[in-house]
Amino acid sequence: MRRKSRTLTDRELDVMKIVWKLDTATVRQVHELMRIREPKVAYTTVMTLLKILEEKRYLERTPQGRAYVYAPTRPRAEVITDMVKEFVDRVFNGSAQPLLLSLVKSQDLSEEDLDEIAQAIRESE
Amino acid sequence: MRRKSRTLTDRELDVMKIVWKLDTATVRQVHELMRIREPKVAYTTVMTLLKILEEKRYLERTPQGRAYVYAPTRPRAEVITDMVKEFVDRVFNGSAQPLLLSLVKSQDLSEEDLDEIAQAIRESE
DNA sequence: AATTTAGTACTAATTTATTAGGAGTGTCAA
DNA sequence: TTGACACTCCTAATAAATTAGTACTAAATT
Repeated sequence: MRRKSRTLTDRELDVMKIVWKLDTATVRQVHELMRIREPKVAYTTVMTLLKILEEKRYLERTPQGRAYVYAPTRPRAEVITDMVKEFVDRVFNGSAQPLLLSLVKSQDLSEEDLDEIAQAIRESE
Repeated sequence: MRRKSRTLTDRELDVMKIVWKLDTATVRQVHELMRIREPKVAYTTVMTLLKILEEKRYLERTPQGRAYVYAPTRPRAEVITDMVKEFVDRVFNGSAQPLLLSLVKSQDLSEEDLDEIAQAIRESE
């Protein structure tokens, strides 16, 4: 059997990105923003995703007026850090260093970007 | 409907790691190495995975003796680079810089690792 | 030669992920 | 007040991912 994903699936991440941006959001708000990129997505699909995210404890909801308002339970940066960690574990067997080297070498980074990273390194040491 | 993953799934990656390590491999060889970590995995499961990887053109096979020998069609580094790129696209909307910063800050890197990255940055500039 | 061993092809069951429909309820404006 | 609308809950269909069984064949061993 397949084990359930502990982190966010592709689709769940799409939704979370929108909620993080809005801070708190109703189904309608998420649906409307999502329709900008995917005009065909159904309202109930978004609803289902929000419900799953609530079950997974990424969101919590409170009744407000006639709708529920969903809010993230954890800050974006923290969840993303977890996702990076899982990716590093899975693909690089836990060592981040090869990934870093690969990124510095293969991705096109501006001089400012590189400076900023160099700065972060100095601060870590 | 769900769209088929263009890159490697978790399980496929497990298999590819073994084949890359062995250079070329039979079903049996992969099965045996895989059983070290997961004693319960069935021979036919490994077989199915290798077949899928052949269909996805990550492996090609040639008859050798009474078995098939599977070989990677693309070098490990190249495939991993694609996976990193896809991850960056998906999670960071395509910009590698936030990922790099997050890695430098959150993962425990040794001083040597950081030096090496700083060196790579100097070479890029 | 007969039996055990190892391999392949075909098939399939289960779980997760993704998407959405339908029934029912309450609200608000014309 | 009644129809349009928005929302919730429950249900379900489809596809992909994961795992493995069955049947058959060929080779090797006794």
